[in-house]
Amino acid sequence: MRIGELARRTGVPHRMLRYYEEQGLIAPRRLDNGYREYDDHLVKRVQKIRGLLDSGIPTRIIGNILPCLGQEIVVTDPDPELRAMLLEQRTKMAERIAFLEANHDALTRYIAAMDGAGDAVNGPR
DNA sequence: ATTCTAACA
DNA sequence: TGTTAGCA
Repeated sequence: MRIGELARRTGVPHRMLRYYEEQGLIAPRRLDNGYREYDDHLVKRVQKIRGLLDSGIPTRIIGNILPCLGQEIVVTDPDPELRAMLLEQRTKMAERIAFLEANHDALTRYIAAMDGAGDAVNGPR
């Protein structure tokens, strides 16, 4: 498929798909006319990239761990620097999870308050 | 119509 | 990221 279809199927703007390519995250083949040709399996790959990006992980690190995603993680050369970066990213991720949970709880309480508010005056909805 | 590269905001 | 320009 070409970039337009991949963009539709992944929800990622074609502008970003070209950017991922610049960052070495995906490597589509080229047609004779120079158009990028993406294999079907790249759909999942792009979705994984998006997930990582949405988790706040920089493309530079994604490039290193992407090949392991969803597969048996077999590391032959344990890179201490990469390990340190992943440790840092995991910490940041934990912080964001905590932040989201706090807001999730806040919404839960607010919604509960909304559901109870009308009962006394206007009756249940 | 769709994609391509490059570049600017 | 969005958008624009000039091609193919």
